Amino acid sequence: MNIGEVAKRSNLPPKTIRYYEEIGLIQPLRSGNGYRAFQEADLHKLAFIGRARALGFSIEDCRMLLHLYEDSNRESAQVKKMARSHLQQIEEKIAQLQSMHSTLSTLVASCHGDGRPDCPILEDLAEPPMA
Amino acid sequence: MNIGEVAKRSNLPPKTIRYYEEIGLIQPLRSGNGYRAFQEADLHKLAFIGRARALGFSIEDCRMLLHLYEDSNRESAQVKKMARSHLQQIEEKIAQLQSMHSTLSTLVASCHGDGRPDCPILEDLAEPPMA
DNA sequence: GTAGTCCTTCCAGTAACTGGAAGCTCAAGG
DNA sequence: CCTTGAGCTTCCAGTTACTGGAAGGACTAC
Repeated sequence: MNIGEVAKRSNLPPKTIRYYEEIGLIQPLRSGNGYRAFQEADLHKLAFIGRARALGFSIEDCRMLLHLYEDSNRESAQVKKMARSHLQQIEEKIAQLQSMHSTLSTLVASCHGDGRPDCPILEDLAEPPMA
Repeated sequence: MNIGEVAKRSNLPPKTIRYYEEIGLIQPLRSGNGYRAFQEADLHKLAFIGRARALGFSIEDCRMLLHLYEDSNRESAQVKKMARSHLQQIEEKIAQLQSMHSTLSTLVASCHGDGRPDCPILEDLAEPPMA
């Protein structure tokens, strides 16, 4: 398989796949013409990475998860620990975004948004009322 | 005011303040010794930026907001439009994170997390069941 | 043979800082 | 006057995970 086909099948851009090789996540063989020659196993790995990335795992987490996946002596506790820690980060991020959302939507609601210059949003940024 | 005091009062690290100068968000004067000599106005700007950043606005958004703030001919509609667009991005981000959270917490719940190698999390990453 | 597509590598840029090194300035103490 | 320590300066490099683009080789079809 050439990179184009792998890209289609894994739903990852060729650039990203080359990047993943560069950082050592995959090691595809090479054909005589210098093209990368992907095996099914490479595709499988890439799909794995793609799904882990879609769940928000960092590249280094993906590397670890891949190692664990390939290690038949792994303990599922290791995986679960990673997942839980990641889950917690997601929760923190959500909380932070929700807090921003709450403040900002209040401000947006209070701004008439017409041709006049006075604007509660800017006023709040300039000096927020002490809550 | 030297940078240290401004840092304390604005609650921004000195490094960040220097960076903001480098990208042209502020233009503090200099004392004879080469130290940055901040005015109250600089501090005010930095606090403004800090609050906008805390609401998740990008640096370029902050630059624009600062311009609008200083432009007495601004139309509040411009500000509101920026805020609304940013709000929408926040909503998208939250939705994405919640989707991740949902999938991941299901997986975490299904993993016994002990010393044995079998792990539904890895299995799902390897090949997710067609929903 | 040539047009067009696919592949290669390499370099640079993105966002918003952050860490660290080398070196100057300043205030206080002896 | 000298030293010590904190605070300031600049500059360079690194972070995350790609992405864009240039220059050029390979392959396919006509």
